[in-house]
Amino acid sequence: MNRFGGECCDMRGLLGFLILFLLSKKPMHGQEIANELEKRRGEKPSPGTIYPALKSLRDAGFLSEEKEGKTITYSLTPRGKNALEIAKRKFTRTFLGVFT
Amino acid sequence: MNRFGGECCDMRGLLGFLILFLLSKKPMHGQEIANELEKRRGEKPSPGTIYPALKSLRDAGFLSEEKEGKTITYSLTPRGKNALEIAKRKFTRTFLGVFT
DNA sequence: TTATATATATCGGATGTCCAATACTTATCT
DNA sequence: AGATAAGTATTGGACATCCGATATATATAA
Repeated sequence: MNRFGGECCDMRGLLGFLILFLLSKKPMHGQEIANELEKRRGEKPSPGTIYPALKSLRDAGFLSEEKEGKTITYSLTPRGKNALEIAKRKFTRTFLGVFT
Repeated sequence: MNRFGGECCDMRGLLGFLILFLLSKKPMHGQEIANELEKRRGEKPSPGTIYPALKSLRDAGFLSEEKEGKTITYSLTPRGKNALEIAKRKFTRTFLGVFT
């Protein structure tokens, strides 16, 4: 079974981009992000997906954390906002015309 | 250097989707597709990227070929058009709001 | 015919994404 | 305190994507 087996095209590689985008609209903690991603993609990312992704984004200086009890709320840093804008431009140019 | 090193987020995984989309607008051969992708993404996919991708899409029944001299012009089959529509819907839902 | 250019094709492997399983932490019960 | 639940975290590895190098086919020029 090749890579276009059933349907076509996973959204692999854009998880970080989506997380930045979601956080730009509203600070959230990990589970909220996972739930929102489930609404959008149809599948809920596993803990082994979401938390390493958040860690990478934080290590890159794109996210700040605020711990409150057992939850950690993530927000975009200025660097994160900037990275999102750059990625958005690239994304828009790449997929120009895909939306009707 | 982690995966969000310089900028953020490659477009990995969406190559097949982009190819289907491009071919839905106009039948093209391999090099034309590669050039169009270069315009959009900024980087031209190498032969080792584009031709295996075309082969996979053809093997999945999404593309038909017409050979003319040294060039092969690809078009979408009905199955390819259908797959593109499905992928488009998923894509739109997933990235809802990214285009302001 | 030989040389050169363009298009297509394939193979091996580096790289990165993502998941399953598991464990740790904190809060809320009873 | 013990049990349960929810959020967070880590590790190991499967898997796919994509590229570099290389090879093959076709066309054109000298």
